This record gives sequence, structure tokens and C-alpha cells, in this order.
Amino acid sequence: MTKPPTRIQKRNRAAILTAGLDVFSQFGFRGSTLDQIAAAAGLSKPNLLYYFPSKDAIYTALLERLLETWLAPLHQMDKDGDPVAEIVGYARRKLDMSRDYPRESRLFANEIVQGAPHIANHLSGELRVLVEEKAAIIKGWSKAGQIADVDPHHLIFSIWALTQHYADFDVQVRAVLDTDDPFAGAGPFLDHVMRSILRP
Amino acid sequence: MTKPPTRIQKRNRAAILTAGLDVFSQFGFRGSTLDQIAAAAGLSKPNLLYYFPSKDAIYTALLERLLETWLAPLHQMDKDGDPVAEIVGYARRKLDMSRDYPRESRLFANEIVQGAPHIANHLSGELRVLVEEKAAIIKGWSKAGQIADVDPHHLIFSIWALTQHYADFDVQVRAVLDTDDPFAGAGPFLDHVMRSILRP
DNA sequence: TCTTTGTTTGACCAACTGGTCAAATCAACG
DNA sequence: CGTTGATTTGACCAGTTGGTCAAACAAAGA
Repeated sequence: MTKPPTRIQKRNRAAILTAGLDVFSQFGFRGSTLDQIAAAAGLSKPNLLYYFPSKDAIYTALLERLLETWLAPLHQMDKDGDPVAEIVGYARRKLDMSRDYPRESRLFANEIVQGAPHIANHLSGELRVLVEEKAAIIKGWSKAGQIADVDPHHLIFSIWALTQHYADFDVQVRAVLDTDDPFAGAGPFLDHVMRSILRP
Repeated sequence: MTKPPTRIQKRNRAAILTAGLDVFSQFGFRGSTLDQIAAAAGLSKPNLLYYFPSKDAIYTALLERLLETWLAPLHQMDKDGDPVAEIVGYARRKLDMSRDYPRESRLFANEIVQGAPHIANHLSGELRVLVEEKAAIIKGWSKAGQIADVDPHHLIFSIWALTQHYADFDVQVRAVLDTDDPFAGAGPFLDHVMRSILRP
């Protein structure tokens, strides 16, 4: 018997989630306050709690909505495609996500570094299953001699690490680099890395 | 006219720093409380503040003491050594640090992900200078044809990313992997990656 | 218009936080 | 032992935090 959300509900819920993404990705869960989020969303704190029952609820809503977006690039990896192209393509899409959704990346980074207290079950659930499936595909390519014999799990980790690094450690990258666009150099480099390690 | 620290001072300061490392690396700066740290150090909160003037002081003391340890592996890279061996060796040492000092790695990760508010100056100072120096060496090796023509900055980033990933995203790695020791597979994989991308 | 339902807010609260302070306790040395 | 300085603590404080609530306010249909 849940009623359909009104226009105002849609607008305010969206505003809160956007504000939450901004704040949580910058300060982590405990480092963020409801006042900050409310201010960023242009609402009063009680009004914010009219739409979400608690701080935790906003945070987990964000994380769960994000998980699918985050796994999409890996889902796309096609066992019937060209092995190198599929893997390089995945890495490429992941790098694009770091460029286009750095806040989302940092939100995840914050959560995982601190032990993933809110999404531990998703990690050993959906994520694990998906990785297992794709790792098997990669293993098959290796055995068929289409790519080098690399450990598929560590290959996937390396793609995560190499791409998310640019979003998660953005300040460090920018402190070291002169460029105002670190991704300009990151793209070709990532391409080189992936092709090199996959060459049979 | 600063007096030498007593036995008790040494012990308690060390205990506080260890406790601080434990707590800060798990919850970040804002997510950690003095009570937590005091409890972990086996001291009362006022006693803790007898040795350090503030929460901030403990945190920055930790970070600065850590920075040198953290940069040591890169310092060791020798321009007169064998190029591939030097770079692979650096990556190896960095991976060892992630294995042996995961809390330190996470402390840094927490700080950097949240914009490095406490050590921004160190990043654009010491770190930047060191990276610049080593990048020049790597560039030289590339030009001499001793290694492939890779962007030295992104090469260094890739080593940071690939090694720290195992410490910083430990829960994720363990959720996906079956092994109880992710580093067992990480070592050989990292070796393969580095040698592949450096092959001229 | 009235009424019902959805929305917003000011005032408030209890728990927690970083930090202070005076007084108590301890250690060491003459 | 007594004294001096180092160490420890209970009580306390002001500011912040997540969250509540009744009352005020808007929207919209009858």
C-alpha cells in the first residue's frame, strides 16, 4: 500500500542524495554531519529527516544505488568478444568512470578503506559472484593461449587499482603532476600496461 | 632547554602513537575519538592529553613520522643500477610495505582520499621533489633504450596503485579471493606486470 | 470554501566530543 | 624519611551531533 512519490518527494529525495554524495565522499560517513548535508541540499535538518529516517539510511541508499553503476563496466565484459579488446575495453570504461564519477569512487574508497562496515555482505555476495564469473572467462582465454597466463583475480584487481587511483588519490596525483588533466596521460599509459601484460 | 624524556614518557608516547595508528587507520581522523585512542593505549583521556596537546597533534605526529618510512623505498631507487631491476625492486619493496604495514597504508589512504587536509604541503613539497628526481632517472633509462618508453610519472603511480591496493582495499580483496594470503599471488603478478610494461 | 493530506520548521533533547583543571598520587633522589 | 617534580585522574565544561515533536504551513481535491 505504498503511495507513489509526489513531485516534491522526487525532487527532495534526489537533492538529498546528491548532497549526501558530495559530503560523504569528501568526509566519509562519520566525518559528515546531517547539518552539512541538509545545507548542501538546501533543506533544514528536520526536513531532511522527513525524507530519510536517519543519516545511516541516506548513506546506505547511496551505496546500494551506486553498486550497480559501479559493477556495470565489468558486467559488459563479453566472453565471446576479442579477449584483449574486452579486457582493455573494461579497463578503459573503468578509467572513464573514475574521470566522470570521482565522488562515487571516493565514496566507495572511504567505505572500503574503513573496512566496508555497511556493505560487507555485498562484497562477498554480488561482487564476489560477478568477479568469479568473469575470472573464469579470463582463465579460459589464458588456457586457449589468446592472452598471457596471468592470474585473473589479480588482473581484475590491477584494473581496479590503476583506474580508481586517479579518482581516489586525486590530490596526490595533482600535487605530483603539473598537468591540470591527469587523465590525459593516464589513458594511453593504461592501454600500454594492459596490452603489455596480456601479450602471450 | 628541553629535558630528555623519561622512561615513562617514552613508553606512553609510543603507546599513544601505536594506539592512534590503530584507531585512525580504521576510522579516519574525524571518525576517531580520543576516548577510543586512550582506551587502546591503556590510558585515561586526560592522561593522554598530558602527552599530546590535542587530537590533531597525535594525528600529525603519526603522519609526519610515517612520511619518511613511506618514501624510503623510492629513495632507494638507484640511477646507476640495472633499470628493470631497480624498478621491479622498488615495486617489490612497496608491496612488502603494504603487507607489513597495512595500517600505515590505510592511514595514508584515509588522509589522501579526504583531500589530504593535514599534509597537502608535504605532497607538493618533499613528495613532489622526490618523484620529480626519480622520474627524470626513469626518463633517462627510456631515452637510452634500456626500458620501454613509458611515462615515468604514471609508471610511479601504477606502482603505488598496484601495491597499496592490497592494503587499502584489503576487505574487498579478501571478500573476492578465497586465499587467506592475497600477497602470495600478488607478488608474482606484480613482477609480471612490471617486467611486461618495461620490456623495450 | 473547507478539509485532508503532505510538507516544513523552531525549539528542544540526550549523548558524545575535544579539551581543561585542580587535586591526588607516584617516583626518584638527596 | 621528606621533598620535588612527574604522572594520573575525577569532575567538569562548552560545543556539536543525530534525532524528536508539536505546531505551523502549503496543496489540492471535494
